[in-house]
Amino acid sequence: MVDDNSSSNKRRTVTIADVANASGTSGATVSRVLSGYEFVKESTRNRVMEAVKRLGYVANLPARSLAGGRSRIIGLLVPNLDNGYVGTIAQGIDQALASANYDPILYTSHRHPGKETFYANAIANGLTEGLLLVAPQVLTTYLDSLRERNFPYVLIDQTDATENSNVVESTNRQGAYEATQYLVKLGHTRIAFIRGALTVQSAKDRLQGFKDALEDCGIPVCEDLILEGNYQQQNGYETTKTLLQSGESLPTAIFASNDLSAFGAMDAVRECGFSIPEDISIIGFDDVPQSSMVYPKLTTVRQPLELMGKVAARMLLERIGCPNLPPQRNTLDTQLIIRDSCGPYPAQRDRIEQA
Amino acid sequence: MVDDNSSSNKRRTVTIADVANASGTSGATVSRVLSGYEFVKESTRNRVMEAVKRLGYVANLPARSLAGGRSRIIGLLVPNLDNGYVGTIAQGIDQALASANYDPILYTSHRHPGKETFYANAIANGLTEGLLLVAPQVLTTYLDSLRERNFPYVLIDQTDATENSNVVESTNRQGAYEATQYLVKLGHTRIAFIRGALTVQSAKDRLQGFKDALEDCGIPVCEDLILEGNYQQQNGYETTKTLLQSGESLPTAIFASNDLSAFGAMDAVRECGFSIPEDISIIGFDDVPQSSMVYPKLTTVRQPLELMGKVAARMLLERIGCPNLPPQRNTLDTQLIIRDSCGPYPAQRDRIEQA
DNA sequence: CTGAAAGCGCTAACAA
DNA sequence: TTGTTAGCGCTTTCAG
Repeated sequence: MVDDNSSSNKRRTVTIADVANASGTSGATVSRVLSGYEFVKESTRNRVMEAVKRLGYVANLPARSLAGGRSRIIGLLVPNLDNGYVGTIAQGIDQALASANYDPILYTSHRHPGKETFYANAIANGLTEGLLLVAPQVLTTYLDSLRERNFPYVLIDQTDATENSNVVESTNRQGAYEATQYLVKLGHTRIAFIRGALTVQSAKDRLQGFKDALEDCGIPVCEDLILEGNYQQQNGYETTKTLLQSGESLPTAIFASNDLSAFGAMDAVRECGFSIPEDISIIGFDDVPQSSMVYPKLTTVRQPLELMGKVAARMLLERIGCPNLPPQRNTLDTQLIIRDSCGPYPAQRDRIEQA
Repeated sequence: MVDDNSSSNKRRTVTIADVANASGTSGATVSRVLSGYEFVKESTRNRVMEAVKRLGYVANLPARSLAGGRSRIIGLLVPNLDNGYVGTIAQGIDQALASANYDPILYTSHRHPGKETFYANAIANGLTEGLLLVAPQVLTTYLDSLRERNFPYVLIDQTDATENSNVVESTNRQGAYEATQYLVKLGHTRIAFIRGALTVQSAKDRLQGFKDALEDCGIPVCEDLILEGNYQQQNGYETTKTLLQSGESLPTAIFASNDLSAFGAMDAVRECGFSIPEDISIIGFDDVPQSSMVYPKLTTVRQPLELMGKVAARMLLERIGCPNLPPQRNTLDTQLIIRDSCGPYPAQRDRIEQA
């Protein structure tokens, strides 16, 4: 019975009461010190801090939450994790959260087909203080519940039609406009456009930018060249393949409304025996990390993904601090990044061959 | 005073007591039903379930945790988020967790330089039921605390020297061995090796595999061709550049011990005016998603990243269920993925030119 | 099979 | 400035 180091598994974790004892104060005071309450005698504060350190006290999160304190956890709803898009945004979020000492809990939307689960996890369960929604696809119902409860949330790269949400986005229409203009300046007039699902605001805006630019350049919009898409690589591949094999008069450039589908398009173009950009130019949207790694390096419209994450997180934290701030929309600038996937039309080599 | 829909912000969330009332039972019984306790009368169970559904009851997580229930949250410690490596593993983890109805809370290790913070977040705070450590760099101290408390955790793609941890890894030595052998078969004898930090077990194992293969092929190991690295792209770039510019007799192939540094090496090789694989072959390790997207597509040793995540999560869940299972090591197979970044030496075109 | 009651560890009035 | 006292919502003995 002298030593018991073999069997005692669960050495009780040190609680606020232990600290109170060790420092000759009460739990309430310890709590005050810990939460930075102002009116605590200097000497008391010191004694408490010393005990905290000596005992290695760490607050119990569930207890704190339950009692009405901050959990310092925010929910992060993402569609998936295996592409650079989400990762880059998440990186920005994490940075902003880190400096405020918050941690994100991850909810992947692919597993929340019914609203209940997500709704449950995110709000009713009382764990998170706020929600960051990365490019959420299913909106209305969730958002209504959130707003109804005055639960802080911000949308990233997606807009709520009601204009009542906090959102961080980028100049989608403008970005698409410039990209299209760039293509036109290169001499292209037959430009295919792979759009995203029209339930997604950014997809609509990009399409609009494309059409506007064409119109402003005096090029008629050809509906046959506007391809149904869903922002997925596979879709970009298939839709492009179909187009190129259709035998109709081919486009000389393809504007994929996100990089992922642009990658798919690149594969298809090459499989059909064309080269990029000599035969067909390709331009994307997002500038995910892979864009500068594919061959040829993808010319694309850059969204400041990491920054968007950072801004969104800050915005959320701000709302958590002041629950009554009015909804705010933060639109960051896109930027055309010219790399190697677009060339002039007619292509240089044609001119040379013709000469 | 008739309607109050304008000012009542925090409509109380429905609790277990509400369900108890609505179903004419007690909180205890509701709790039993919810936790799947066997000995509850069928009719009672039905009444409770009905009330739960009707009221939209959702358990309060903090309360449940505090009272000693499961939080269904596991901590996921990752080095960062902005590369495919972590994303792919996380995707696997998320899948396995999802089917067990768990959610991951994300801890990024870059912000936990001191052990305290992480230790605090992960264990003492009472939120998580277990921990998944993706390629953790700092080990000993943490792991000791974890083990001491019998806190469930599993290491992914990193090994604990004490052999007392649960780990999921892959056949690093063997993979590197095969890759090297492949290079040798292609005719290469001057092979540079960019290694990872030797504090990382996988880095040591890969280096060992490289050396073993060379030896077995009767090729002397040239220490000058073993380059210090750290698994980062930037490092792969710099170290390769230095090597190529050193003017010494150049390698005909480079084995980067992870894909990220291989990408860096590719950049450097091209910047120095060589082409891949004609002048210099490059092989990587991991097979992150980008590997098949770069140009030329990277030949590499595939680690089943997603599977590793899945297996690790399952392993953890198992330990959470049975806290006394002995430490287990799960070593998954690597596989050589031959793509376009390696060629024969001397290169074909040389032979043709010579002919 | 079910209810009553006692906390889990913390925060937030309310006194002192 | 500090201590006392209630809970937060749930799980879990302990009695029926």
